[in-house]
This record gives sequence, structure tokens and C-alpha cells, in this order.
Amino acid sequence: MGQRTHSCGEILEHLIGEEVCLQGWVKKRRDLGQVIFVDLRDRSGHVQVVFNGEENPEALSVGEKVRNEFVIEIRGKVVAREESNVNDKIPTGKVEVIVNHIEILNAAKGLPFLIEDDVEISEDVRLKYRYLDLRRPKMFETMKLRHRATKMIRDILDENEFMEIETPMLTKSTPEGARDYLVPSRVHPGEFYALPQSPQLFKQMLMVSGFERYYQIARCFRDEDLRADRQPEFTQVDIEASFLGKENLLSMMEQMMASLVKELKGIDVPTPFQRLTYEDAMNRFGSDKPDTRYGMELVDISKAVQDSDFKVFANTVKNDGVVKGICVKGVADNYSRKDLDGLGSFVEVYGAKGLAWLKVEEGNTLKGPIAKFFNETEAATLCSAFEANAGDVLFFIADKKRVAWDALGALRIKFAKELNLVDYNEFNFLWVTEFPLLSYDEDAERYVAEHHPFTRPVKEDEELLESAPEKVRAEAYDLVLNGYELGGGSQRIYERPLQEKMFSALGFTLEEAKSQFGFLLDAFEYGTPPHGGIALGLDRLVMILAGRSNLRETIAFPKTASASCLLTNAPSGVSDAQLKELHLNVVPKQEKE
RNA sequence: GGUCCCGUGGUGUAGCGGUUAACAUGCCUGCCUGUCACGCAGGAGAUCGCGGGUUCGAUUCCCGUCGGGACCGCCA
Repeated sequence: MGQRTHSCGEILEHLIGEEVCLQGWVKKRRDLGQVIFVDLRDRSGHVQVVFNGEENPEALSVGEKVRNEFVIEIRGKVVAREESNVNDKIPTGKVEVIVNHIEILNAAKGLPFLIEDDVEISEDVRLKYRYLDLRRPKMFETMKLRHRATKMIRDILDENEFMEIETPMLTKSTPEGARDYLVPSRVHPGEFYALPQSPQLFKQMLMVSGFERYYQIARCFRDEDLRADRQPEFTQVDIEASFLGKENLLSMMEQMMASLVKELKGIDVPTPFQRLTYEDAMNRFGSDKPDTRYGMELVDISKAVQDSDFKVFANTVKNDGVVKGICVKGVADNYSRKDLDGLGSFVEVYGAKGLAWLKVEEGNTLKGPIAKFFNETEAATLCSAFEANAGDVLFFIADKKRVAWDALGALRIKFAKELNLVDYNEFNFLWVTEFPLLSYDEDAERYVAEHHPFTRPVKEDEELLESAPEKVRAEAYDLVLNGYELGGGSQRIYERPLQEKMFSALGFTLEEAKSQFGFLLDAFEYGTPPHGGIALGLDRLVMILAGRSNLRETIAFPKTASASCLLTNAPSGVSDAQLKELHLNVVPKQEKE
């Protein structure tokens, strides 16, 4: 084996006449008998190498044995291709390497799939052979994009005097939030570590310690059911700062995001980002992470229909519900009555009892099963409320506010996808602010933190913490990009009495609060600076930058929807000896009745 | 916990109550000195995910199960 002198992608015209040594994978072999062409690939690209039987029969005879994905070394001379043989489709297409020596460094079996972009392979096969899947150029590019984004983030935070500090992976299980991944302790029988859902408390401790500006590219774990944009372990850019204040922090984040999109996508993102209150986001888009790249905003017509002959609408309003709708432009002819009625089952999963619709025709005439309930004046009012024209379709949900938001929010996204309203080169960042601090959990019969228990209430709402907890707004902010929650953060409580009040609002007794979070309460008594922070989902950021719609595409070794790893077959059983050491007994899964 | 979709040569798909299970690509062999989606000729390769049921007969219909995916709940 010799020493590689160049990468395949580097073999360009300036090297013509030079002897080179290349090592890489056989991307493709084209055997014409007395001449064999091999596309040799490494991570930089590929170049055509030529075996010629007349000039070098020994090399040719080895070249005949070569198959796809063999790892080979070739030595030879870079030559210009004849004009007629130039391949414009590849960067190295003006040259080729005439092989005078070849060594097979490692053979390869027939592969389960071709190492090429744009071949369709089912995901379970890709994940089982992830090491081969990652050989595909597109996957390499995505991982490179991720690396570049991560490096930029580190550089930008470093420039702003943030320090990267690691925090424990083996930590304490706490009652609030997502289900923990637990790790049994060998040394302490019956006790468990939890893997961190986020480094939240540690970064606040670092603020108490006076580091002032901390960040970490932190792995986080949540044992909840997965989605296309949710993995059981994921990476957060975790940030916390003292004495910085909310406005400075948000503006810093905006600069960081704008730099990333500029550098990685070549697109200018205007700053400052748009801000929406939680209430506005829900009312206008039916989502706390709205995609504002397209319109179709929700319109509340409760007032207009409160005395309507259409009793479903009128009665909903009477019973403290709302009637809201969206207007889908110019699709009346695309959707049959059957199609439109079929959408009822789509909104059902969000708890809606039905979806009403009206087609708009010339002169504000309404058509559809419920059109007869609206007289001319009412029809005109509706059309004007939605700014609807002939050819549009109006959809309505009459229900509790929450249901109307969810159902119409989802419907809005569905239509945007179907009608291709989304511009993939647009990056619409926005902040959602003034989240409720608490919400009432019917099952737990208590208030739970909407963000987390360390989030600071808005100053003027503090007095409501005991009297009307659901009305308290939080000093929290979510960063939203194109319909995805990219991150969230808040200004934190840093005074013991306020933190105790918060725990009490969450239904903790003082004893419970002390046993779970005593160290935090104690720490607050030793001079804790005002601080706040944010955590950004790195996987999601990369996913959006890469134009993908699935998180698995941005993670080298992701888990399936059922949280298993098809490459390693994790999770798996362990030996009785291991269980014994950990003082564990496994209870077999109960048979279904 | 729930709803829905998918499972057929290595890969991606087609198919149908009775077929020699089709096509593309890949793979193997032979021929070929300018290919780059090489070409030509030939060939191998599938107990149709698994179990049960209906049926004279199931890859096809039904139920279950396993695996993959999407969504609701869940995700401070």
C-alpha cells in the first residue's frame, strides 16, 4: 500500500501530466474488454480511472476483478481527455487517470443497495445498513452541513464570550416534564440515575457559580413517543447567560440564526424577527409554532354567526365556544363535495365534531350543504370577513377554542402542503412570546408548568400566581422557523421566595419541593444573578437547513419510530448476571386479555 | 394507549381466489479499445414478513402478530 497523494475530487486540469496515487471506493466499473473505466470515489467526489490492456495488461487483469465498492489504490498519470470524451456532468470530467498500478485494498460483497443519491430504499434497510447509507453523497453532505452549522454556532458563541461546559449525563430524575430514561445504580441498590432531559438545572447552577455565559452542544433524552421531528435522544444548543436580559439574548440569537442561514444557504434573513404573542399565534394560525410563509389565517366569525339560522354555529357561540374558519383560495373546482366531506375525518382526530364548508361563487353566492342557512347579507359578511372571492372554499370549525385552533391549524398546514404553497428557500423566523406560565392538567388535577418550573412569571402577573394561576404569563419565548419549534427559553426565577411560590402553585408541598429541588432553593440564597437562557434543537435546525422533513436524515445513527436502533438492535436483553448486579428483576410483559 | 398506511427475487415496484408470480435495476458468465445510465448475448436469484382462519384451492379475502412509516394522546 502506498501513500495517497490526492483526493479523487482534486484531480482537475492543473494536475495534467502528474503521477498520482489515489485510494477510494469503486463507484462504478465499465468493462469494454481491452479497456476498463472505473469511477473511483472518495468523500471529495469521483474521478474516472482507465485500465488499458495494450499499455498495461497486468493492471487490466486486476481491474477485471474489481467490483462495486471495492477499496482500491491506483497509481497513474493524470491526462486530459480528448474533446469528444469530456464529461460535463462531473467536475473531474475533463481529465482521467491512466492506471499503471492497482492494488485491491479490500474487496466488497454485493451490496444491499446502490451507493447513489436518488435511489429509493425503504428506511428499515437503510437503517440496518446505515454505514452504507451514509456513503451516499447526499447523506455525507447533510452530515457536513450539520458539522458546519455546529462549528459556526461554537464560533459565534465563543466570540460572544460564552464558555462551553459539560454537565452530567448521569443525573437525577425529577417529577416534572417528560418521562426519564433511567439508569440503574449498581452501587446503590434500587436507586436510579436519569439521563438528562436537558441540562436545565446545571446551567442555572453555573450561573450561580458566576460563569455568566455558558453554552453546550448537549445531548438530551426523553422517553416519549416519537414523531418525524422527534427522536428519543437529540441535541440541543443549550445557552444560559447572566446579566444579559431578554432583549440582548434574543437579539444575539437572531444574529446567530441570520449568520447561519446566510453562510449555509446564502439567504439574507431580516432581523429583528417578527414577534407574536402566544394568543395571537393561536388565534391567527391555530398553532404556537406557526408557519408564516403562507397566509390562510384563521378568522373568528363567532360574532357574525351568533344569531345564525345555522344552529350548530349559533349554539356553539351560546355555549362559550367559538366559530372560526379559514379560506382556501381558488380551489372550489379542485375539490368535489365528497372530497370536502371527507375532510371531516381529518379534523376528527383533533377532537372536532365536524367540518363545515362553503364554496364561494360570483356575487358572494355560497354553495354547499349549509349554504341555505345564510341569507344574502350574512353571505356578504362572511365573504368579507375572509376576503373571499369566487372559487374559494371556506372551512369552519364550531367548537371549544382549543379544538378550533388545533383542527384549523392542522387543516391550514395540510392545504399548504397539498397546494404547494411552501417556498423552501424562505426562512421565516419568529418569536412566540407571552406563553401562559401554567396550565391545568385534568388528569393530574393540578397546575403544571407550560415551559418548566424555573420560568419567571411576567412581573405584573406575579400577584395572580395564587389567585388565578392560569392567567399568569411567562417570561418565555419560543423560536419558531417555518412551522417548527426550533427552540425555547425563558428568563428564570432567581429568588428563593418566588421559586417557592412557583412550586406551591404546581401543587408541591414545601417538603416535596425541598426534597426534589432543595439544592436549587439553597443555591438561590448565596447570591444568584438574574439569568435566562434558551435551548435550540440542533437536529431540527439542520433538518430545515437541509430541506428535509425527517429528523432521521440529519442524525448519523437515528432510532426508528419505536425507538430502536436497527443497526445495533438496541435495545436488547441483558444477561441475568448483569441484572443481578444491578439488583433488577424483569417482569414479563402481561399477555393481553 | 389509539387511528391510519406499507410489507412480493439483493433493491424498488407490478400483479392476481387457480399464473411457469411480471417489470426495472442490481448480481453472475461470455463478447466488446472510449465508456461515463456503456452496449450485446445468456444465466442465477422469491417457501409473496410470520401464525391462524375462510375456501376444493390463499401471495391475493378475514383475524392476529412482528417489522417499518405517518398522525392523535404524550413530548416541563
